[in-house]
Amino acid sequence: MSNQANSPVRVRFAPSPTGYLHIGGARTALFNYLFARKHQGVFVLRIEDTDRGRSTPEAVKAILDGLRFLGLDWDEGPEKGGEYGPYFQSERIASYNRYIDQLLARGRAYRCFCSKERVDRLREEQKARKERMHYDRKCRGLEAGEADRRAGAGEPHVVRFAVPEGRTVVHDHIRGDVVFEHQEIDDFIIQRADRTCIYNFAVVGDDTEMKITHVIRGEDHLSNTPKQILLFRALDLTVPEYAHIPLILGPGREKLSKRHGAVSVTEYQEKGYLPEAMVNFLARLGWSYDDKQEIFSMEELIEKFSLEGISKSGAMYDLKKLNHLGAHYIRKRGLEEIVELAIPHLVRGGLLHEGEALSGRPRLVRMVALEKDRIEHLSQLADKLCFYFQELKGLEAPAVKQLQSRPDMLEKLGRYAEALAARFDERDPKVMEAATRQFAEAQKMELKDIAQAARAALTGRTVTPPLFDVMAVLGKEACLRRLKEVRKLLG
RNA sequence: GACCCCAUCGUCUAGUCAGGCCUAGGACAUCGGGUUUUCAUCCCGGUAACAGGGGUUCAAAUCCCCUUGGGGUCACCA
Repeated sequence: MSNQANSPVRVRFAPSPTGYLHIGGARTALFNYLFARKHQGVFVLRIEDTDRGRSTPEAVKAILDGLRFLGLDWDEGPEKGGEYGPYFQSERIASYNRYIDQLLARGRAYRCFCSKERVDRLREEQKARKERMHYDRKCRGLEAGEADRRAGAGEPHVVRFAVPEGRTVVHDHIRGDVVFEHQEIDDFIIQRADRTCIYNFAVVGDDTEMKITHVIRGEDHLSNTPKQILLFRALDLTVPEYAHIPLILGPGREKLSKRHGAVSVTEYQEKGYLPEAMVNFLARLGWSYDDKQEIFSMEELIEKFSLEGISKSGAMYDLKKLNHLGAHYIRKRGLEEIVELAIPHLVRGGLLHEGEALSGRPRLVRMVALEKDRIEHLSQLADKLCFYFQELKGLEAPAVKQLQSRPDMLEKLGRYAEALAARFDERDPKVMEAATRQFAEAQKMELKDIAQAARAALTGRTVTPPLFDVMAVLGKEACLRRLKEVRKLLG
């Protein structure tokens, strides 16, 4: 394989901007980033936008935003520049025609004048005969002089690579040696009729000029690799090292697609998953360190990452696990930070208006404090906190059931409200707790019975943070009113 | 269809390269219990896997072969 042990590590993430940054791409980017940081190398971002039809500026933005959100800052690339730019493939492919000429001159590539129609027909026939679909190399035998003359005369043609006899071995850091017989490889097109070059060729040019030492990419590129190696060799260029990482699968082990729910980083970002949760989740999807550690900070990942730790088989992504990590990292963050991050979600949820957050801040902090350890992502807050902001419009079914658990429950709540009226302190939940315990004892009720009923009346739910904490934040006035008027909601 | 890759609990995986320490470990999920005003946290415990078949060997989850299953690639897309 190549001998680049002495060159500084340079890796790249090379997405094509045809949509959002999806989970799989994000993980590929992460692995590249980790590898670069681990080896004090350089992480290059290159946008492969040569498919003019499908590439969009919006997609470029989505990719950059997604990477930024995850904290995968690139050293060279869009908005950053660098020594080996430009970093948009569309701006560099023109310069690759000299490589094409070199190949032509060496007889390693040839002009093919076959029409698309003829090639299509060929393919149809081969398909009908159940043969391997190959270009028949008709133009390979053309004399170079004649080919040049016809090309010079303006006859439309493409350039094909003349695949030699033999075999190519891909030395893959994850898969070991993978052998491809050249008979299986078509004389593939490297330059289109419009003189622009094809992906497999552009990659070779780009990776060479950007001095990429390690290509870490999805396994879907494995069968492209021998073609690229062939090109590197024909051009006397250094072949980079390879690591093809397994794909991420959807439930059912099919290829992950939009049908499987949120697959773009943006969607998770909007739901309010913390970036460190996403990073930890992505990292452990197809990579492991040992049989002990599941929680990794970015710093630890950089320290502990290795290509050897990447597994060979495809990984199904599991939302449950993401949720677990999401909850973990929210608990781990500071309260003030979470409040800050939560505000946009509360605004979007209609609980706050821009600007309102400031005046109500102390109370908001108390609310978030109660929910912080109970959520997996920030947008859950909008639902969890709504009963503080809005009058109850109804009760959840279990809450109704709770209130009807005994015939005199509403009456009890009325009395409870009176008992509470005398002893309520919005700064100290213990006061309400003491009052409630006393009330329960006097009424010969279990604490939990009156507490659960009160919870239902106050919040419309049976599941909330500790009741007396909720009361303190909800406030005396609202608490008493809701306890007395819950009858109206039962209709 | 051809070529290539892959195969341990439901899921992510450790163990496989250097065969015995594996009556296969952890995490998520799930089930049960403890703490508790509900939930969450926390603690304790349970269910659950080496795809199948042949070899090699004193010994195989680990090595070899076959089968099966899954995935990827076969464009003037990237």
